[in-house]
Amino acid sequence: MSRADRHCSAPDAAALFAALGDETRLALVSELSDGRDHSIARLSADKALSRQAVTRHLRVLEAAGLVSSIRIGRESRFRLTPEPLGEIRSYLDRVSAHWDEALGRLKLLVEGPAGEG
Amino acid sequence: MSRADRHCSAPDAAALFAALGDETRLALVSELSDGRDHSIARLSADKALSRQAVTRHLRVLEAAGLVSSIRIGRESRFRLTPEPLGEIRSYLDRVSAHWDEALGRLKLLVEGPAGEG
DNA sequence: AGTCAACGCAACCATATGGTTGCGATTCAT
DNA sequence: ATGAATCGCAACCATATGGTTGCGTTGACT
Repeated sequence: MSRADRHCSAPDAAALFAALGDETRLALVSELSDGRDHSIARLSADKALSRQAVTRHLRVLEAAGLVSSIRIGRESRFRLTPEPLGEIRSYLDRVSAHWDEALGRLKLLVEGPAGEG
Repeated sequence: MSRADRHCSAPDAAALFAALGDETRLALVSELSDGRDHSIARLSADKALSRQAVTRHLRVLEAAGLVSSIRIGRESRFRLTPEPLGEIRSYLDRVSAHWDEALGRLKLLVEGPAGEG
């Protein structure tokens, strides 16, 4: 078993970005952002794709931990698991913060440490 | 010319996520988050990949608008263009906000509109 | 002028990805 | 019990992706 197919999330940043790096999956995330759970049939109803294609995308999101699924009767219902989104955001924050302070230091260097005008 | 290969960024959210959905490219972004520009030789020095592989990854980041490059003498120097990161963040914020308020409404429904308890 | 460093281009290869279709199984409703 | 809805599995296909190597070009240094 590779560490990626456990039932709980694999909070690898690159994997999360990759899971979101697809128009269809991004659309699915948007649809699921209403907090409720939706069946596969429902989620694939308004798309030009086949049900199987949508199913695959949902499984990709699930493997990334962005979504969870349960079987209810004859349908599989998916709901958003928004915690990994925070993971992504914190990564972006780290990069941006590093960039900002680095830029600050560079600016100081350019303007001269003595601060002459 | 497809709208993706203009010199300025193509702020397609899915494309941005896809560009970041790779360990190597994420590492490159981290290295470039120091605000300076780095040559290809420098960026590929500490990696197990070939220079050409790193070059490709940099071009992917550039096509997504996350990075810009200029030719200086005999080397190509890349620097981070962090604006698209804000684009991504705003997308995540929208999804999270939608999820939060939807969850709030659902909770109200469950607890009852009259607020008994 | 000669040499080395850094790079771009192109060919090539293996695998991952995104899509389809067919089919069988389970579940719900009549 | 029959039938339709919903889904999972598997086969199959085309293309994208990530990687390598070889080679030619340009720029810097002596």
